[in-house]
Amino acid sequence: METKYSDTELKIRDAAKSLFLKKGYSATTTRDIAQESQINLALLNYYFTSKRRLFEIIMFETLYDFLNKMVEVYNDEETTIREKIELASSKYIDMIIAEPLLPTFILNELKNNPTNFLKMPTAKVIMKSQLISQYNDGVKKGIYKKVDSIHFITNILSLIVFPFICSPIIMKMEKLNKTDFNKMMNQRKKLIPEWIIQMIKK
Amino acid sequence: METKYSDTELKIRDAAKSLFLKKGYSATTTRDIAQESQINLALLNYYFTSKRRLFEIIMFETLYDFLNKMVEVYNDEETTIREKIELASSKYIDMIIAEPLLPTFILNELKNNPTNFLKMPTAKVIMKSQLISQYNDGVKKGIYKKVDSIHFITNILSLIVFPFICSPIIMKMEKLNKTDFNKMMNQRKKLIPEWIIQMIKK
DNA sequence: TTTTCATTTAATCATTTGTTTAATTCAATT
DNA sequence: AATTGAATTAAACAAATGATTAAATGAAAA
Repeated sequence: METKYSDTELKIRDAAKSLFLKKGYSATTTRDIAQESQINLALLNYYFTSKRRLFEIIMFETLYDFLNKMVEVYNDEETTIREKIELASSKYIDMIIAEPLLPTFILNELKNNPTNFLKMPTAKVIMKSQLISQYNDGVKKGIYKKVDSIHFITNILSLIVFPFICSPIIMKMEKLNKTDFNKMMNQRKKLIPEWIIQMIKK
Repeated sequence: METKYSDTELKIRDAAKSLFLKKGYSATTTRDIAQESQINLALLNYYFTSKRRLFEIIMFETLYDFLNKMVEVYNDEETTIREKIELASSKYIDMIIAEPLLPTFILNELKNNPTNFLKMPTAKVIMKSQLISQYNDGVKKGIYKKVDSIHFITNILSLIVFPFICSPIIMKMEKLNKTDFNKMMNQRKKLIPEWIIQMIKK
């Protein structure tokens, strides 16, 4: 058991992350965080200097964890392209079901400050991943249609992530509750790889 | 020329919409709006009672316009399924290129207050549109795979809208500027219909 | 011209909010 | 037991923010 952070520091981190994810930076007040984490207001500044700094720490960690989980799938040397997409669909959907506010949060705060993303060591790795070179090989060999790989990777992410972002709309339109919606997303674990393969095949 | 709104009222509306789209509700102050629209701070409350009310008016109008533009494509009686998807891709992509902050704004504020969406008369119409029944017919006839139509409509929207939402990431990864990115999106106008048709074909 | 009413303005109010201060508690060290 | 330094607390501060007020302006109606 690591004791990297003190108990109170952890409590602040957790509360802050939860609130920032739910309401975003501006709508979250330091008093919100203090109350949620059951600590004295001054301790926030004692441990993290300022609200902005606290946010940036949370933001960095969240982004870092997220990107790491993303990339590890793409870089497996053993698996085929299909297996990678299957793994990605399955893992990402599980990941986002566990923390459904993550995508909107990341995309939002990245819109305000895209530089944060560049700082991430893993960010640039995606386009140089095993998955991309496997796809490009397929294109060269004439197995796949000649379409730029950025579309390929964008499509995978779109089909996986976007439904979560517009889940309120989907749920309203189809009169689904959260469980129903998650079922729908679990169906997509198998559907998305099929779709993607069909999309790139000649 | 309609004179529905006074000059100042219009100035406030425009500034407010621009700022709300860019920074969201909480990060936009009434003084921001006053400055941007070059009006006296008190006029905001004089015309719109409160910041919250101003926001809700803007939100409603924006959502209303957006959904209307969406639905009109889906309900054309004359066109084939393929033509509808071509039209949707082309029109939506043009629409979002013209106002790129729209999707994130709508999805964001809908997350906070999904009820707004239900109030829209057009919202429920989508799932009963011509496009959906054409798709369901195709499934019955055995031309298309048997997959629930919610996936079909979700996929179309995902492939069109999501790239805009994560445009900062795409641009960083591929070192694109805004013009390059828009070129990429214009390519997708032709690609998306192909992809979608391939996805549903047996 | 005078009156009337909507519009606009500068100033102010009452909260909220991020942050700091100074005092207190607590645990470990001497 | 006394000391030290970190952790915690209540209180307060200064700036920001949404909203209001009362006076001033201007244009149309009488």
